[in-house]
Amino acid sequence: MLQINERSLLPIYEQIVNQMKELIVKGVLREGDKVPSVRELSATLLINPNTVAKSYQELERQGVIATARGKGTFVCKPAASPGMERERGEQLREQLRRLIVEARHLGLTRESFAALIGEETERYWGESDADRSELK
Amino acid sequence: MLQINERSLLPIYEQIVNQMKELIVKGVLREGDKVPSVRELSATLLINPNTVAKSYQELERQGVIATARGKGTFVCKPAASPGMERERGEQLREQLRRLIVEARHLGLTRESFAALIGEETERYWGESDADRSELK
DNA sequence: TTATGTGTACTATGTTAAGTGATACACTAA
DNA sequence: TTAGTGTATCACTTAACATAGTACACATAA
Repeated sequence: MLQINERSLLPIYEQIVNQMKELIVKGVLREGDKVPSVRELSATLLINPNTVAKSYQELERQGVIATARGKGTFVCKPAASPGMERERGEQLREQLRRLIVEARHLGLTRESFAALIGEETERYWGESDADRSELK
Repeated sequence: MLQINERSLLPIYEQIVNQMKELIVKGVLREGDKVPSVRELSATLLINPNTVAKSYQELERQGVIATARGKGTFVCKPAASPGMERERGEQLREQLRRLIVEARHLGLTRESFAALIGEETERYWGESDADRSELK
């Protein structure tokens, strides 16, 4: 379900956060689904339970999942807190600007950049309901 | 010309790299222009010369600037090395994917996302020749 | 009740990267 | 020579990251 790249520059807990959000966007994980427990996921990925816990806490902070003591952790309905949305909206804009700067330095034309956007947008917005075979 | 945010999560040297590339894309810095010396910029920004040197070395690695001992550092013509382009092209795609995942988690529709792209693209591709008043 | 599986909290430790500070070297141009 | 470049190399501090071990609080089922 998840895969950790030891050689990545990204911290493990961030890799988990990113991949979990990607699975949700792809429809592999849906609202109300239970995600693996801290101990289970740590055993699967061969990492420390504390690292998994840190990932879940970050995901909960972002309003992506909700935890219930003794029960488990579950995917939330997409309802970001109002204050959070503004903050992350600005981050999104900033990320986009850096993306454009990179694209220009790579020599992309405005047209080829638009084509790239179109490709990837289609992948993530086109087929909202992916097959859930990855659930194991 | 440049501005460092001490509280940013980004390392100082990366902030310099990003902002320098942004100035070039905006046309404030152009091919052949001399950029501030390591010691001068470190004095202006109140940071260590080593940190500035690290930024310049990274920018040179990316083919953005060229350094000449005893002379100074200058903006290159946009000619990325062939191997570099493929590597960074993949990074660009990966950044774009994460951007889209973020956008969906923020609740953006496909239309509002496209609008955001359009806005920012216009800012960086629209007016290629910005006024150079920032040069001081 | 007991047993098990949840998330959480805490302390401690080792590794790595980032940044600083100081010094020295090599090159260029006036 | 003198001054201004980029570069190199130390040592040091700080913070982030991941790990390890232990313990606590809660929910559920036997």
